[in-house]
Amino acid sequence: MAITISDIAKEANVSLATVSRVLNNSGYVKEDTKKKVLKIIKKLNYTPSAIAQSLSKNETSTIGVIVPDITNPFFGQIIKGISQVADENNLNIILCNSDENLDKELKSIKTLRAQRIRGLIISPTSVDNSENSESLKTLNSLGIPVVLVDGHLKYPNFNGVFVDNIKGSFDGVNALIKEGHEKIGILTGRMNSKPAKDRLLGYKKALSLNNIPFNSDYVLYGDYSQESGYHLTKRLLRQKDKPTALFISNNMMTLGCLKALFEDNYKVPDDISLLSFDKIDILNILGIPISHINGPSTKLGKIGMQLLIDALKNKKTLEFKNITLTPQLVLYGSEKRLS
Amino acid sequence: MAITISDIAKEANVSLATVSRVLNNSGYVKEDTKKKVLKIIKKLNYTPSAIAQSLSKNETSTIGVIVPDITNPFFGQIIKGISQVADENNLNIILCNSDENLDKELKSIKTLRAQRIRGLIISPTSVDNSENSESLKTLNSLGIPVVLVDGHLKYPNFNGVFVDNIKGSFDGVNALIKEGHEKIGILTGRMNSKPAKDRLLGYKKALSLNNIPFNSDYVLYGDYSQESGYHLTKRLLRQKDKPTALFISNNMMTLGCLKALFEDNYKVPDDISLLSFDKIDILNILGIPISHINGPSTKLGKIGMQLLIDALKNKKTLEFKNITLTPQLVLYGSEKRLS
DNA sequence: GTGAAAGCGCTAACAT
DNA sequence: ATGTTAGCGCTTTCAC
Repeated sequence: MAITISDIAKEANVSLATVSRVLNNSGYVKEDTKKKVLKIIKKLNYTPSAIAQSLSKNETSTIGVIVPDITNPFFGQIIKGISQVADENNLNIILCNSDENLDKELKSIKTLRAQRIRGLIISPTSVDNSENSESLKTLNSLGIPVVLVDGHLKYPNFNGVFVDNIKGSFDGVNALIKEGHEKIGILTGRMNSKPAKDRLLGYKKALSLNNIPFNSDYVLYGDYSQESGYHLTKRLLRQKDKPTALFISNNMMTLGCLKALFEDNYKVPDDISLLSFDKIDILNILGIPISHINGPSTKLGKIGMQLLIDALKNKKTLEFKNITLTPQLVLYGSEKRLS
Repeated sequence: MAITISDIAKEANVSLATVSRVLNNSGYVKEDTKKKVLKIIKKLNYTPSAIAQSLSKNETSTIGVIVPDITNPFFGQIIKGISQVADENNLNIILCNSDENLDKELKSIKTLRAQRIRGLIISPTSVDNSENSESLKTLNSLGIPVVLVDGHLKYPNFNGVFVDNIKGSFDGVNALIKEGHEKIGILTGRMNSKPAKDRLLGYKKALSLNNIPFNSDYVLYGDYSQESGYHLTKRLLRQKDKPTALFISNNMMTLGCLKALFEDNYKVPDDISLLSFDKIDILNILGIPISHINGPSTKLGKIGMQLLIDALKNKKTLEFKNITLTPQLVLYGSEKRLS
C-alpha cells in the first residue's frame, strides 16, 4: 500500500493539489489533466487513504454499532438494515458485540470514541444496573449523535427507534378476545425491562377495554428465556382454572412454551390457543405457524441509521427525535378458539 | 472532540513528545511527570485519536470482516468468535455484509482497502461465478493477509479455516450404518459447492467402506434451502423403495424435511431415522432433537482471527496456512433404527 | 529524562 | 487551471 497521492502527482507531472482535485471532483481542473491523472491512478491501482483523509478533514466516515448479541438473528436483521443505509451513504460501520456485558459495552464505546466515529447506534445490553451512570456519562461525553435501537430504561433521553410494545400486545390480546377467549394467560418478562413492562400493559389495557376482569393468577413472570417459558407453561398447565389462550411476551419464551405443550400432548389451537410477540421463522418452516406480533427488525436498523444520518447533517438541530414503529399483527390460526 | 495531545502538553507544561511517551509507555519519563500527565489526561477526558496514530505509524488497528448474510446465526456465531479474539488483541473490526452479492462483496473489499485494514477475514458469497477473477484479483492485490472462513471453490489458494466435511458426513453416515441401516438416503446441495460435494463424498465413502452398494435413487440433489429439503423429502416418500434413514446435508434442508415428514405423519425415528449436518438449536428447544454433525461456528471465527493475527505478526512467513476443523457427531436418538 | 522537528497522506486556503 | 504551503494529531528520530 506504499503508493500515495504524491506518487500519482509525480507520475502525472502535476501537483498534489491537482490530484486531490480530481479525486474529490472539487475545484477546476482541465479535462485533459483530469483524464491523465485518472489514467495513472488506475494504472497504479491507487486508492486514497481514508485515514489520511479523515485526519485532514477532521472527520471520519465511520459510525459505530454496538449490539448485545450478534448471534441473535433479531440483531442480525437490525445490523443488516443499518449497513444497507450506511452503504448508500458511503459510511462504514465498526461493529462491537457487547455480549450482554456492561463492561464490554463501555469498553466498546471507548474504542469507538478513539476511532473518532461520527455517530453511534447502540442497542443496549438488557442487563439491569443502577450504576449505569458510567455508561450514560460516557455516552453523553461523546459529543456525537447517538441513536438507540430498541431502547432501554437506563437511557431515558436519547434519540432512537423503538417498538410500540403497548399497542402490539394490545392488538394481540384483542385478537384473542375477539375469538371469544376470556381466560387469557400471559407469560411476561422482567419488570425492570421497559419492553416487557409495556407488553404487560398492553395486555391489561385490552382486557379492561373489553370489560374482562384482570386475574393475577393468569400473569406469569419470566425472563424472556426459553427455560422460563417452559417452566411457566408447565406450572400453568397444573393450575386448576386453566386459561383457554396464552399470550407470550417474546419469541424465546414461546419456544419453551411449545416444548412444554408438546410434552403434555397439548395441541394448538385445539387444546389451547397461542399468540406470541416477535416472529419465529422456524416455526413456519416446521409447519407450526404461531400467530404473532411482528416487530420489524430490519426496519429498526434502517430507520435508526437514517435518524443518525439526519442528525449528522443538521448538526445544529440535535433535538430530540424519537421514532416508534407499530408492530404488525400476523394471524395464522393459533389464536382460534376451539377449546 | 477538540482536545488533542498538545492541549495536554500545554496544560502539563511538557512537550508533545513526553505526552506521547506516557501514552505509549515508551522511552524514559520521570515517574512524577508521568503522573502529572496522566492526571491531566484524565481530567480533560482525553482519548488519543486512533486516526492520527494510524497515519503516523502507517498502520491501523482495524481488520475487515465480510460475511454473506449477517442475518444467519451461523455467521453471527462466526463474527462472535472473530470479535472475541479481536478484542483480546486490541483490534477492531469493520463489518461488511455482502448479502450474497458479488458486486457488494467487491465494493466492500475496496472500501476496506481504503480504510487500510491490516487484514481481512472473508466468508465468500456462495454465488457461483466464473468471472470471479475480479474479486480474486482484488483480493490478491490487497497486499495484506486474507483469511477465508468456510471457504469456497473460487478461492483455491488462500489461508483459512475450514470444516472437514468429508469426515463429518462419513462419521454421520457411519453412525446410521452401525444402527443397522442399509438403505440410507441423502439430501445434498449444489455440486458446484465444495462443502456440498464433500458431504456427498463422505456419504459415499461410508457406504463403500461398509460394503453397502451405492444406490443413486437414494441421492437427491437440492440447494441447501428449506424448500428443497421439503420437496425432496416429499418425493422420497413417494418412492417405492424408501430408505429407512435419511442423511441431510445442511440445517435448512433438515427443517424442510421435517415439515414434509410431519405433514405426512411420519415419526422420527419410529418411521424414519434422521441425521443432519449442522445443528439447529431450535429443534432441541422444541423437544425434537435431531442427531447431527456439528460444525463449530464460533470456533471457526476464533481460529480464523487467530490465523490472521499470526500472519500479521510474522510478516515474513505469509506461507500457506490452512486449518481444518473436524466437526463433532452429536447423537440424540433420531438416528436409531426402529423401522 | 525531555524537547524540537520532521513526517505519515491528504485537504484546503492562498497564490499565481 | 494549477501549484505552494500550512495544517490535521500523532510518533519518532535526533539533540541536548
